Amino acid sequence: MQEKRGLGLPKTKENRRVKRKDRILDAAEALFARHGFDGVSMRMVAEKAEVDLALASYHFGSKRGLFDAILLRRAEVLNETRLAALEKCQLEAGDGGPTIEAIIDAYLKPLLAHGYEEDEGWRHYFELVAQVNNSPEFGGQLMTKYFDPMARKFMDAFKKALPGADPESLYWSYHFMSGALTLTFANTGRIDQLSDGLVSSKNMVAAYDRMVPFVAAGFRQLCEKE
Amino acid sequence: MQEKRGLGLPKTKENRRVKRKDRILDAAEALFARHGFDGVSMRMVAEKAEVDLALASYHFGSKRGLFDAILLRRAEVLNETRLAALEKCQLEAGDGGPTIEAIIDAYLKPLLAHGYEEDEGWRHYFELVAQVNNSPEFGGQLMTKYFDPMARKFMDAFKKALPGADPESLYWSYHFMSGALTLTFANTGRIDQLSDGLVSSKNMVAAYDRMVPFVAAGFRQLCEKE
DNA sequence: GTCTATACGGCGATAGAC
DNA sequence: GTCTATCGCCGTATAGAC
Repeated sequence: MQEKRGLGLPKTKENRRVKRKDRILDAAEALFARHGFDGVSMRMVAEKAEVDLALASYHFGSKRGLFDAILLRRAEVLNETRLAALEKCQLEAGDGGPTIEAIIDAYLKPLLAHGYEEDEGWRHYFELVAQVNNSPEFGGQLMTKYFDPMARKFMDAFKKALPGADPESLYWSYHFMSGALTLTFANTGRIDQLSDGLVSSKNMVAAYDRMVPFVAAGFRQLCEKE
Repeated sequence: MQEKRGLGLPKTKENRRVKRKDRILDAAEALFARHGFDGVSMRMVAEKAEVDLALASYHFGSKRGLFDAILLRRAEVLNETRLAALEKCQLEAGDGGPTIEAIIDAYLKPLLAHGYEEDEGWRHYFELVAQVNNSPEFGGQLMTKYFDPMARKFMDAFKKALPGADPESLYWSYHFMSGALTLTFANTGRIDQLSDGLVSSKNMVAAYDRMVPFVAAGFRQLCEKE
């Protein structure tokens, strides 16, 4: 049974537990993650959030405003968590500085925090970021806006850990890592099909365990002075 | 000046040089590459191709039919070129089989063939594939349909080159390579901004030169029995 | 904050003339 | 193969009542 809402109607536990504005964000996040910006209409969002059509425009100004709010909401959390992990491994490493593996770990592990396995919100968010990252229309602008200040701190750490490395190789290495990471979290199910079900794209822990050594070896090969 | 077309109108050199059906494919490829499937309308396609609105539906049945035709057109060429490169390096290698580097090279180098630098059609195509690859809606289905038979032959080659490797690690390694590759060819301009202009995302030769050793080192680290 | 109603244009697809 | 014309639906956004 679909619950009724409206002026003067009883505020159910469900309606009070998650506020309408957040319900809109969650519903839109799930829809944008699957269909992309242009594949989603405000009507779809309103229906999924069980909220009136006009409400999303009221809260976020426009469809694009809603999209940006979704990207920003979790970017702030993710950036803080990553930078905290970076600082922690830098403190623990002391004078020599952290290893490549430790830096990559600080970059990747936060994606599995925040209850990735349990919280579909974060899973939707990473699917969305995968699409934004690979979009010629949005990728350059939005990834820069939401993630570059964090990414630059990681680039500094990589530079210190790989003294004398060709800077261009460092940036390409970071880019390859970003591509591998976002496709892995894009959750397209393609690896399941290619492997005839041997590998599950849902098993992010298995992917993470392999991504750290894979990427670290790439960085070393390309950037390490022997 | 916009040239007139129509029944009985003079067939200009331009109109004969590229047939209308191909003009539709080229125009739609460019638009889908930038805006994605849902970000493009049949009206935009018709205008860019300078053909009538009804013509795209006539030739391809529907918008989705046009989209699939675009993916198929160059997938056939790319798959053939990649498989020819794979067979060539296998023949040259003899009994021991090719190295990881040679296999990866056979996978990556064909993207730079077909006149990548000169032919914007191929550049658009790779931008489109990057988005499809990372789409939860289309990625699993379409990448499997258009690229898996080719990909499975490469997986076989990797298995032979890395005897005793954990199969799951092999598939994840392939997946990381695919993510790094498609983001690199997505042409979002993000690496330009992150590097303050030091690195150009247009310089695909520089990217290719680094992607082969980066990915090969990852494969070895993860899959090589010492 | 929320809802009703609606403006106004763009959408994919097709029927039928030529 | 190509073009004209059109159908019916859906898109975003907003004005104004409550």
